[in-house]
Amino acid sequence: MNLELQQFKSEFFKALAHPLRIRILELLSEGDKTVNEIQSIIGSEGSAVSQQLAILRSKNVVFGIKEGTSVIYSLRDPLVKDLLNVAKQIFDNHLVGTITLLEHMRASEQ
Amino acid sequence: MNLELQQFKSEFFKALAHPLRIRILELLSEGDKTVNEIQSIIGSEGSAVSQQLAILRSKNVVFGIKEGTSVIYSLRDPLVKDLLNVAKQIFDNHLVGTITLLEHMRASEQ
DNA sequence: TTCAAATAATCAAATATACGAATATTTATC
DNA sequence: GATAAATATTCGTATATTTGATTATTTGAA
Repeated sequence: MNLELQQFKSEFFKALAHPLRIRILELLSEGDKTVNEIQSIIGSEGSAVSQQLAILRSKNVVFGIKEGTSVIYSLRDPLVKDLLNVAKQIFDNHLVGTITLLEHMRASEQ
Repeated sequence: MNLELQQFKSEFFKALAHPLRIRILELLSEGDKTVNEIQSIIGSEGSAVSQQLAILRSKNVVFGIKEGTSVIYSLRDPLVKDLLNVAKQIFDNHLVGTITLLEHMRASEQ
């Protein structure tokens, strides 16, 4: 496997390795939004949202288009939504696995 | 969306945000392996591989089973392979997008 | 006991995060 | 044109976390 793909992947996953950035990407999965909208929905400082968007921009995960005083942000690739969904499935499987494990432990206690 | 899922996702993506750990996960996507096998294939120091496996273990991405003097590692969830594939698709789309952009720039030069 | 395989511990350097202040751009009003 | 408001970004700084290399320790087999 080539190094460029590996480098891309690690940078890409770094972009996703932060709660606020995940939240932003999930909002953008539902549709384009201004910084102001994102910050209102999330209830975060404007500069915090702007900074995280800057990181997402620099790793080519999102892009922004200026509209008057606002900037409208979009996912660069809709597959990001799919990726977040796979991660959710993994989480769900993880939960199921944990519950199953507890049940087995409980059963072997009796 | 609940905080536990968000926390899980960010921790999970942190686990993936490192080249060596990605490489390890890709090898494990192809089948279970000992630390020694992984280190031979990758050509890394044994302690480096072991350290990264410890991180993957701590975030419940992989698990190891002791077999004599060796430990055989497995993905905890095969969906990790799917996730890496989606990331590869995003990379490919990114490349296509970059090439298309260069072509447009080239075309508008003439 | 020795050896191989794996893991844990340690430490310094590098990188990321979090927060508030400062700055830049656009629009509307006078 | 000047000014204020709205929107967004960048900067500066302190703190936290991760990375990478090295060494020490543990475990199991012979």
